[in-house]
Amino acid sequence: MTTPQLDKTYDPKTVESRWYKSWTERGYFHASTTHPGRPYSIVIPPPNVTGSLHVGHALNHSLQDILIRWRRMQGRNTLWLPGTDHAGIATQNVVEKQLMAEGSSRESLGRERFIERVWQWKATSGNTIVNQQKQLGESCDWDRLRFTMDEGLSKAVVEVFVRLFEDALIYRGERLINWCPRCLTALSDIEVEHEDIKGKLYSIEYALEQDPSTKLTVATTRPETMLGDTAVAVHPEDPRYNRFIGQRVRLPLTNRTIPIVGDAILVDREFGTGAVKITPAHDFNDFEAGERHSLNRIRILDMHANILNESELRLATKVEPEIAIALAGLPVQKARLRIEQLLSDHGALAKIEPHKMALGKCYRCKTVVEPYLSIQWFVKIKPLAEPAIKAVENGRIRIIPESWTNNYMGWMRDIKDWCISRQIWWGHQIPAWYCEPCNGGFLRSKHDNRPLIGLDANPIVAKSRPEKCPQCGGINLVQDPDVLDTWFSSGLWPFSTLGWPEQTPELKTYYPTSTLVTGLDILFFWVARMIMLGLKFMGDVPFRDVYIHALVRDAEGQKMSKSKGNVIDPLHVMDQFGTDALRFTLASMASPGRDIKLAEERIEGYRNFANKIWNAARFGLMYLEGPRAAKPPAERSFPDRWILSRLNHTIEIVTSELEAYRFDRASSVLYQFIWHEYCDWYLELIKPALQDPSHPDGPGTRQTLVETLETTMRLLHPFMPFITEEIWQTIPHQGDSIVIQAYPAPDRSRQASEAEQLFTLLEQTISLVRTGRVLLNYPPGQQIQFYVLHDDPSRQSQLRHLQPYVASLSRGTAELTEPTPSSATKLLRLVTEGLSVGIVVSGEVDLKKALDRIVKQQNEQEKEIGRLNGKLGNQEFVAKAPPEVIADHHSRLRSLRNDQAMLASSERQLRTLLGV
RNA sequence: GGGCGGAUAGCUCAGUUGGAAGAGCGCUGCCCUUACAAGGCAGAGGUCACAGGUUCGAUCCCUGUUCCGCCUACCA
Repeated sequence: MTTPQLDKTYDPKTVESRWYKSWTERGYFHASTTHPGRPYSIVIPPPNVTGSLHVGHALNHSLQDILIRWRRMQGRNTLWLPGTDHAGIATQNVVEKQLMAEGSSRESLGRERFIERVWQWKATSGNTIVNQQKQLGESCDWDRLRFTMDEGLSKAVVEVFVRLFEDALIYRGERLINWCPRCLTALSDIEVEHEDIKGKLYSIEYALEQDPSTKLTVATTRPETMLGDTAVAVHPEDPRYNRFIGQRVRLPLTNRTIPIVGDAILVDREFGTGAVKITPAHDFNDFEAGERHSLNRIRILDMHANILNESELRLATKVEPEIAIALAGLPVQKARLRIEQLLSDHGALAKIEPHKMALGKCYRCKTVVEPYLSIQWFVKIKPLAEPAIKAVENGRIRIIPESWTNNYMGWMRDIKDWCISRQIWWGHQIPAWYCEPCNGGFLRSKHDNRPLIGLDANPIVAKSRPEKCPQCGGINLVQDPDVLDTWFSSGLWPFSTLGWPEQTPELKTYYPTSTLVTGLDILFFWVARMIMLGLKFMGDVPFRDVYIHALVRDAEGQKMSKSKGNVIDPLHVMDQFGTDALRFTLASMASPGRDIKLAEERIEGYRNFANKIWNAARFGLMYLEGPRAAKPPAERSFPDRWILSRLNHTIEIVTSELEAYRFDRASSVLYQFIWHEYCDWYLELIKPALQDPSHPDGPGTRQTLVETLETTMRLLHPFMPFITEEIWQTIPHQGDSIVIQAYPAPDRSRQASEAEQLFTLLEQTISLVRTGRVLLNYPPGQQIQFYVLHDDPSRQSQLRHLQPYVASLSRGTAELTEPTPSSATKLLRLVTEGLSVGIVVSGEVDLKKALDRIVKQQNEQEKEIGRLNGKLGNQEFVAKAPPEVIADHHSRLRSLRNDQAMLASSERQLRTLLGV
């Protein structure tokens, strides 16, 4: 038999690509509906097709791969369905930027050619992330790769839209929506990010029409919108103002008067002046107040968030001509300053105070969003939300960690209608058509030539373009130019990817999926919508468990971002430390409810772990020659019984932690077992048995060595797929690949509590001998002589049995007979358990000398500490020295004190030993 | 404004029916011992944020305070 050779250090690069190729070629990741196992399925949160793998993906995907590989090994019928998201606005922005660099633009290309261009882009660059996922070792069923704009998925989108429309759950309406003036599209409420800023609160005086000497002072953070005011509101029970209700005020800078209305909902008497201007076209509250009081909506901003041009502005607001000239076309920010000046010039500005406020920004381009009055499509959400709340309440869906359940509930109970139309080109175009003649023809947008379809137009919603108008039979049908929110299609992901609306075997087998693994940031965007739409269209929840993991931040806890330059690139890390190291790091840090602060040193640490495993395998292979005897565990040697018992324990814990989604604890148990039990103790304990060809334990131990290593590789495989496969293939094994082997299951016959107890005694003893060795400064390589005693006679006989192990692990010789303490023999006593270890001090070790050295060292440190204390106590020095010098002194002082404490403890022990 | 989470070793974090404070990294000392120096052994280091309360006993349970995150919200 020839022993296979492994290199001294583990080189991930050569190993990883080789095995991944082999796995996919042999189709291990492909799911079959005819597989006999109980289904276990996960759909991947589809990354943006524009994306490349960042560390957040790496975490998300590593955890899913651990679950999938684990369940696959358990014999389940596993499917991990991969795919990408067309990411409407994000993708459109990417391609638009490209066009801009070429001196072209979306508008000059036109809609059709632009969309072609995006598809072209997708064909060339859209696979980047998929290839990176493979590098991470993800065991996805790549044969089932889906894209949200695939034919099948688009069919599902249309089906859902039409059915929701038929159920009157989709409607078209003119509403105030969040508008991004850069992307030129509507956004849903959750696509707006809020940021606290320091703004100003302006108090403006509006004069009463009938009595101009009486002023009503209103407070606002947005004075520029005052031109669009159509009323002023006061609280109906406010004695300061309620007598004015029904009267009118003159709107400064204009030739308009507006009514004073009473509104208890809008007005908080305590805030500001107690009077509020109402601008229904530019503020969400005011919009609703406008509805209540049947007020006009005067729009003063265009789609770019600039003030209207002069003639439009004059027409809409009746503003003074010179004011119109001064303001026309200005961006809001500039308009605000301008208005401030104008109001002040006209004596209408009472005061300006600083004021904290939240500013809404577009989640894609960070542009400040504007409330904007426009016609959009909405999903009536309450009827969908109710079953989705129940599903979590009654436990059909479990959110892990549970603490997020409240968040989910709160949001779902308070949910608002979902604006689903977007004024962009890349996405699923809304399946609604309008007969142009029946609607009297449409104007076209000057900006991008889209038809401007009024609210009174009658949409024909259908799965495909209608042949002709059902009303007039005409064929001049215009499709609604808007596309659907990206999250509309991803909301169908768990069933659209399985073939819905067709009743496919996949749908039957894998829906509902088992677990959804996702970050918190898309709980509302995505998870909530999947639950609502899954319940509506499949009649069942889309998944049983939702595991929510944390955000990955940098070592300082900052959000990683390209502009900050603190991004850890997983590809770079994989290249440097190996994929397994990265995966294990992420798993080990996935504690629930806490963000992950990732530093490269951590990954380096687990790279070392991989190397440790590698060398343990090398060690095993070195000593494999010779017979192996597969005796029952109970008949094996003490170290064998012990390690098998520990292995069994580890299997139990890893399995139960995985069931609880505690990836961190599962990793830590594996780490602990492999490094500190298997390597540090077991391999050391069995060296004598392996190195002596005639040792009676040889055959049994060789068997245990292989058995334990092989089982451990299977246990670890979901976490570190590459190194485990490489090692597993090299050691004796049965089967083609570790990927499809059974996951280790606990086995009671391996439990050996007597061996574990014995081990504890052994560990204590060896630890004592080693401590004594260091304390006495025994010369390296020199054998140490010792004897061990125990007050308890039964323990004493156990110790007799352990003597050879103690001797071997502490490079010493053991006295088996009762020692006769001579002047050269000293005793260290362990207080607990009555255990004592005696060390025979040989001539070359001079205890007095050791003590002298310690005392000398201590004195020098004492002086150094004194010096530093003096310096730091010196006010002049502290005042003059740069902070880093002071900090350095402090840290030096701290470390000196640590050393001091350590030396003192050594000194104490030595003095006891010497009896001085 | 409301809600949630966190505060434990120098750093990052574990720590569930309350019962003698743990890991990794870093640090100190010794050691290139035949698997591994990406290693081994030994060690130092803690008022478990603060103040009360319950208890024989609190890092853990309760109340309050401070600081830090996150989510959410229309206070103009």
